[in-house]
Amino acid sequence: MQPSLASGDPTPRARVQDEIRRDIIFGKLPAGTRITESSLATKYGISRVPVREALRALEVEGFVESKPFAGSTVSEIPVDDADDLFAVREALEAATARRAARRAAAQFSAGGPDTQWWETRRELAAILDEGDEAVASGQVELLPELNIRFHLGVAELSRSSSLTALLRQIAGKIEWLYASDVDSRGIRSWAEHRGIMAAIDAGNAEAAEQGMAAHVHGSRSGYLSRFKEKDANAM
Amino acid sequence: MQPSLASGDPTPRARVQDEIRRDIIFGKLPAGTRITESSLATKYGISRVPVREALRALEVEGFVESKPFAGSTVSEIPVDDADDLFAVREALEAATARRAARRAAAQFSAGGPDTQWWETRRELAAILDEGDEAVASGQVELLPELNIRFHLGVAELSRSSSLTALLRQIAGKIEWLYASDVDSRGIRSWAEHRGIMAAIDAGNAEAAEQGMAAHVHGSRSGYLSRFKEKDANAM
DNA sequence: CATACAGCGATTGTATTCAATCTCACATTT
DNA sequence: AAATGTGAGATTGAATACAATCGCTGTATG
Repeated sequence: MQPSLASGDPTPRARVQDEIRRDIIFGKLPAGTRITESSLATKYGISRVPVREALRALEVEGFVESKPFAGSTVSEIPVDDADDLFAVREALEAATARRAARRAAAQFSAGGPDTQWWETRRELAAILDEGDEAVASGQVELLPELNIRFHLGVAELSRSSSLTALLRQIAGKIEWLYASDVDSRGIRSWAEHRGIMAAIDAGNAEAAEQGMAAHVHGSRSGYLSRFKEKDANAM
Repeated sequence: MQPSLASGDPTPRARVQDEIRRDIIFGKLPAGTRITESSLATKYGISRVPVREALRALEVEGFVESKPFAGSTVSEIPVDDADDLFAVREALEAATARRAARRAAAQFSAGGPDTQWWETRRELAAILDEGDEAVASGQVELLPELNIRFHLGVAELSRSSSLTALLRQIAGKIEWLYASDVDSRGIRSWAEHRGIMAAIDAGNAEAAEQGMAAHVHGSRSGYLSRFKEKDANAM
């Protein structure tokens, strides 16, 4: 699996894949835009082959749609699916938080040092500090990126590659939803992260699960209330 | 998006991708197996380029893991994630069933004929008939494939490509779990499909959602009870 | 005037070729 | 003897070249 939190991409293919995804999420490539492989190849200074590989991956991720011999286009922003995506994310992240807490508890009871776990845990601490600093200095525009990294970090602590992969996809969609309309998430939402992290560190699976579920649920409510005038059918 | 139910794959890349996935799910490629691009290329009589594209897609799908310049290996069967995967699937499919029912209701109230919807609906009817026939003739080995097609068909009725894509991935994992240990699913489980379909057709969103949730929940319980002796830690 | 269709430019899909990197065995050193 | 450095072979990553298909325009035809 590619390094999820710190993306030190060694190959052009991975780098281009991330670049295209970002361009889609942040609106540089609007929905419906036709994507030609040649243009991307020349734009990033590489050949078509790695571009094609990136497109195949992004197709599975749901950001582009391709038809054989007809080319690729940017997918529609899943705004109609927002409510359901949040619901799935709630179930998903409740599971990752619970598992992360379980694993933290196991960390003190027995077994080796598990350097990988501590590495991720340390990274999460840095993310929390960075986010607090961003809040203190008023740079709320940094929060969305940090928010994703925090949640993916918790998923990584859960040591479930399946759940982490699923969250990565849903998180991408959620980010897409936010970025298309609003530039930053709430500050209060960020503050809840500390509590979740504390529950995980304490090995309290129930508290971690419920804390994460409430956190995501609140995020969902915030999102829906913000856009309720646009989507009257949502709920 | 690729044709999900009837997979008429025009390009070798898509065909090989499906073939590799099947080989992984049904154990021909055990977990941890090292995959070299050349071997797959010669095996399927194509060059390495489409094989690489297939591998990039399967990597996102979670069936293989790759490290730059080091090659790809078959991922571990997500047996530890089974419980959580079922939980996520329950939330996911409850949403697709509810949306499918909503869309069915809208079908009669207003709007054009929506041939695409009816096409999928007709395909679902055929799947149900096929499954019943398989049950009647004792060919339970056909049920897993039909089961996936039914659930993906409902997702397609929901007209949410995001949810459908997510379900496709989770369904792949679930199938992987089943195929690795047990050859067929229960007959009773199949019989529940008719009720869900009826709720969708009636446009009864609540009944569809709850029926699907109960169906998936029962499937989860059945799976866990069957393997509870192997995984004592799974709840 | 609407319509079918043939040709052509553009684009995608694949094959081939070359460059970059990793793995692993083996020799060397402490 | 254990650890470390080194080089050959194998494998992946990417670039280029070629084949197959699509979409569109322009024309001929009823």
